[in-house]
Amino acid sequence: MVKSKSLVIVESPSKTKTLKKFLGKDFVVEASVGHIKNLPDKELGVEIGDGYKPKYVTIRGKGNVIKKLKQSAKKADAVYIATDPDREGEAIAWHIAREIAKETEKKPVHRILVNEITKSGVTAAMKSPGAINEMLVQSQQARRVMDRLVGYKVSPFLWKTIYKGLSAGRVQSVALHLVCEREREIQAFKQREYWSITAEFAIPTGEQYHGKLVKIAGKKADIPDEKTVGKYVDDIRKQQFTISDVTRKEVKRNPSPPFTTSSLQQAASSRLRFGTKKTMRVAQQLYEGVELGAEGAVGLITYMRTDSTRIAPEALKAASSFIKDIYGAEFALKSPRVFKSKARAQDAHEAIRPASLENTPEKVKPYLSREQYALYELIWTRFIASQMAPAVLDQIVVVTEAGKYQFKSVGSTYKFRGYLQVYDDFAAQSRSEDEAEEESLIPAGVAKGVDVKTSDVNPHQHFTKPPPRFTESSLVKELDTLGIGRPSTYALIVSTIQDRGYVEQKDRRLYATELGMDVDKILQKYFEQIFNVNFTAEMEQELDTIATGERDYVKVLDEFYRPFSKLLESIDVEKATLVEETDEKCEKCGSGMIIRWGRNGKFLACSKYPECKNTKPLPGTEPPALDEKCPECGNPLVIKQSRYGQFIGCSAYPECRFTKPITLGIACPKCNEGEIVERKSGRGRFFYGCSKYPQCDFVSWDKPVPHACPACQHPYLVSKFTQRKGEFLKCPGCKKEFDRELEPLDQVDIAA
DNA sequence: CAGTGAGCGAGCTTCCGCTTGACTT
Repeated sequence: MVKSKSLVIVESPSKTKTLKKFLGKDFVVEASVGHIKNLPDKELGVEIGDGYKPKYVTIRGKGNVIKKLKQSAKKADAVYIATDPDREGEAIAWHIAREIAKETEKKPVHRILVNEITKSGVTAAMKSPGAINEMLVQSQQARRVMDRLVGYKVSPFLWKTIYKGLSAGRVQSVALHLVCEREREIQAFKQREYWSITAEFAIPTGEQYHGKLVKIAGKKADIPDEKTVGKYVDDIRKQQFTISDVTRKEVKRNPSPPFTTSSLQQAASSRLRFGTKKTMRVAQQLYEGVELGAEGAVGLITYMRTDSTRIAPEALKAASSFIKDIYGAEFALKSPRVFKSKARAQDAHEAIRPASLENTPEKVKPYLSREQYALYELIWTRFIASQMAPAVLDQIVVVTEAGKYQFKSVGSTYKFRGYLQVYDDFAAQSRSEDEAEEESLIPAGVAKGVDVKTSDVNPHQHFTKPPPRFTESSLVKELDTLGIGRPSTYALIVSTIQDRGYVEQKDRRLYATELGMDVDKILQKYFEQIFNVNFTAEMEQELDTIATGERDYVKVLDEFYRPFSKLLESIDVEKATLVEETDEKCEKCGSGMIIRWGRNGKFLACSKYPECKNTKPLPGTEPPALDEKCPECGNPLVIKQSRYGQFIGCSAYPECRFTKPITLGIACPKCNEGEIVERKSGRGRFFYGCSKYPQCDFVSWDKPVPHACPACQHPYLVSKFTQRKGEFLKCPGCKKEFDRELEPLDQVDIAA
């Protein structure tokens, strides 16, 4: 008879390996792989009249996970549910406990809270097993139900008033609103001209320093135009200047905290030009583990979806001795630096940091792809720097005056570079434009009371700038500070609003589309009290009252849903429908025509619908004519849209019915006669075949791109996508892989 | 995994949050 073991259940499969190592032979560790139950997709799934009772179904694909958990639970002598120590984790624990209830009737089922996947973190958690916190579960359920009610009640409102398939939600609609608001600010922005004046001053030795005019007659210098600045410059040139004040002080700069999901996405965006999705994909690879020669797969970083800057004591200790060894004692801190996490952090995981300081970036570099290495080094240096001594600057501020004019000069030199030696975030920290002072070197002879001569006095023209459009990562940062969305969803939010066609990306900047602006307009008009930046914060407070037992699940939901459903009922959909009047007349019935939204953009429709169903394209939105003429009638060809995708047709349709598919400008590699065309299969997936079908049956799933292979000169490459590598190019001939800039992809990555 | 398709104005859509996978040309 084999001695029976205890079962430990976690969320992430990658954690199981690490945990097994800490727990030893007497434990079996399994993963739930996230949530296992959810509300059904196809229906509301909430019994509003019956205490907002949710209907839970097994998530597609999780049937086998549950089966496995049940089997393991049956064999075990005790079960420890170690899902994440936060609201969602508690709910997952509750669902698991219910699923394995039969198998665990006569044995203990514990809930344990593991805050750090370290030996001491796990041991401590195992020493104080508890029960599932039902009230915390209730608060998660309230969150889930509220999101469902908002999403599944408001989205259909958009289908009726704009067109079907659109979506709205507590998070995505606020993200959209932020982008639209910024767009409106930019549109309304009026550029204003202003001027500044700089001067070069010379002390008696002839040495010079640079100053900036800051005050005129005791007031902040504010120079609106060229005429005014000219007068000042002339006047200043006549003045006799004296140094009126010199202040020397020591300034300390502290490093940024170690990464959270949000700050990692920002840093990877600005330093490595990674999009949010790419950052998360590569971080996941580092977390799951990379083959390090003989050692096998080793997880290089802690969990990458976190809102905390907390660091495990073991890691702090290791960082301190690493810094002493490598950089010297003067770079280390006497006691660890503690960073405040943001106010509403759930703090279930540590900050993102290297899992072990034995794996220095240099040591593991040969085993990593370029992208993995770049991100690992970023995480590494940010963490090490966060526990290093502050940088110390000697700063000197000089005030030079004559009459009503006051100039300021700031010079600073490093006395001690401290953490900047490792991770230079200084520029990023002092990026607030207004405060940015021009720094310059000040000669040693500068002292109070010294008379100076002005040489160059120069005016500079400036214009005020509109606020910048969001990038993926600056939008995430904004959502993060507002407490909207979670680390696991940041990258998704950004892609949802793009997938819906609400927002587009140009040069890494987010632009609201016309559709996005319309959707935002209508949501703000009718649901302003839900889709604003405070709603989530207020919801969180309500959820807290459920978690502490102060208030009841039904009460909280009632308070939200009653006014919400009243609002829904009060809306006159007919009136709310988004239409624009036009001068156009319907040629079928003579009524006026209006502009409506459709799946493929705006179009003209008869205002007498449904009696008259006449429609026509909106003038100016007809597809642009191609250079090519129709071989049958000589009229220009145009790109047309059908339910199978785009194709080329004659602009004289329906008189001329000539059509042909769009070709990619690549000859068919099989018959060399046809060209490759993009088609859509019955399942809606694109594939690529020969235009000479069925004479030639060449097909491929991969999209060919017209680039000869840099390695073997094969006439084209194909674009591929995998979870591990993202989008990349592959040569069908020599099978070599390249990134989008045609740089060869690392071989290590391919092996992994 | 295919031979057409010319609208939108009717065929079922949509939320947020937790986690990874793969029928394979």
